Amino acid sequence: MPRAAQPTKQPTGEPIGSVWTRPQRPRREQPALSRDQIVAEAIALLDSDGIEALSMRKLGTRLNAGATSLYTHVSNKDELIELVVDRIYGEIEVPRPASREEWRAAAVECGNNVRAAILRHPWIASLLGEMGMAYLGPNMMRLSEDMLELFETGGFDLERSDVALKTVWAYVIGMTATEAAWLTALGRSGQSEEDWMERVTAAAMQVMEPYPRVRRLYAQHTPTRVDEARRSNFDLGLDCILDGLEAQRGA
Amino acid sequence: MPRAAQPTKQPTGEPIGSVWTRPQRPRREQPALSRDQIVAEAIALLDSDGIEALSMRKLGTRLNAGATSLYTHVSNKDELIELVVDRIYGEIEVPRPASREEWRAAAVECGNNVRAAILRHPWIASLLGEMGMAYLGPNMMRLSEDMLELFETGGFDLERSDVALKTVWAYVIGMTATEAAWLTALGRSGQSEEDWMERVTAAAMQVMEPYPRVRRLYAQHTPTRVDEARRSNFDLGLDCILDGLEAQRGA
DNA sequence: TACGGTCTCCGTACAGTGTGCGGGAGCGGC
DNA sequence: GCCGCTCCCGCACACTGTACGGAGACCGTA
Repeated sequence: MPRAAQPTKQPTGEPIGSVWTRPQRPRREQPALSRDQIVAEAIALLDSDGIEALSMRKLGTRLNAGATSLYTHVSNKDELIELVVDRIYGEIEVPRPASREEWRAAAVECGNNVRAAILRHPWIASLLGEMGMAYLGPNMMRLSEDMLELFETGGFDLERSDVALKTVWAYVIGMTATEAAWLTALGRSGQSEEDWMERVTAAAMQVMEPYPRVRRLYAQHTPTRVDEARRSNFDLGLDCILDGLEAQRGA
Repeated sequence: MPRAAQPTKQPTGEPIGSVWTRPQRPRREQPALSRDQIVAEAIALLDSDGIEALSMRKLGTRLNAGATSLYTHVSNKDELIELVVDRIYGEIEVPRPASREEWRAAAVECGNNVRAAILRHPWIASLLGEMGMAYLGPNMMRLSEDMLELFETGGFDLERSDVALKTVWAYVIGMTATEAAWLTALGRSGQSEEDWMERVTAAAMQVMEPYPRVRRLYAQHTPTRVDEARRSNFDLGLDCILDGLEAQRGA
């Protein structure tokens, strides 16, 4: 997988995240391309062929357009990616707890929604590390606002809600990105999870030889229902974190 | 930032992570290049010029070698990256708690060590999403083992230690990768954190207009000592998680 | 009707990428 | 001397992001 580079970027003095502040150029009638369409097709391409398949040329072709036509609507590939990520964030629903007591259930549901969105688009794992939280994207904003509201209804003050948001978010992102990366690698090797387990056990055992705890843990893995195991693992950790948050919230 | 691609990878049927299972080719006398040297130089290049600057040609030049010479010691750029990441993991120390009561302090220290390693090499944030936990690298193995031991001395059984490890790891990775990405973006724009805050406030305020909680949070950010704020933020979340873990551990 | 201006679209070109291939140089053993 | 093995490398190929300049379509105005 080539990870191409170009002459190292110079400091521009331009503010970061300017995609969100610069207004979209106004248009007359219906041109053949639109920013929305481009973003949508990029996501389709990413979903079907993965991160390495996203190139301006391929994207252009899928839109019956030349590669450089895209630059009329999107100033950069980086900018395109920012838009793509924010659009995925737009898929995430944050439930509104009806009462103070429901905040925990709502938080769990929210976490699972984030996880589901990432696993629907596993390629996003490769992008999160370059973008952090895409600080200014409108959907990221909405997400933050809604999650803050969730915690506030749960009895946290704004400051603590902020901590809660960051903690839960970091956990969910960290956990699920790892999961997505694993699934992507698996997909590339063209094997099922069980296949891989079986195939690699001998080698893995050898590598783990000096590490008794890791070895024991690996050995007692039941090889069935690996996906449900991942899900329950996720929920376990999330529960832990919510316990901790509740304790810090106080009465 | 080009994110190049090439003909989509075909399923190989080869097991994943084969770098760690395939033995290094045996050598005679002292060749000019070695795998260790290549990895070390790659890290130096990454540290000084960032992820986009890492190309086989540039790396070869820095080693007074042709680009393709590297392929004698490293089968792939991807493999090189796996090696690089695992070497960074090798910088992380896991303290051994002397008594059951010390596990918490040890866990906090460990988390901060991971954070420090990532912030020393911020480019790693872009790679974590493609590698998850680099499952089989020797240093990742050692880390897992040592952290499991840490939690076991803290009174967790192996199963719970596993949950604890995964939870803490996901949090630390998620939190710090976000932080690193932010710092990298800042570095690229050539501004200090305070500069940026000042410069972008107007635009940011406009974007955040519909989101009162986010706005309030942003407004009460004291613009001084942002780095310490991040650190204490990190510790707060980590504390929360350890609270939760302790509660689930039981007596 | 004619004309300048603006917006879209695209062909071409450039510098840079990962890496397959074949060849050459130095070495150990027969 | 020769074979085979290891290491290094130049070349070539297919592919990348994107700067640039031009072509065509549409607009409001003269």
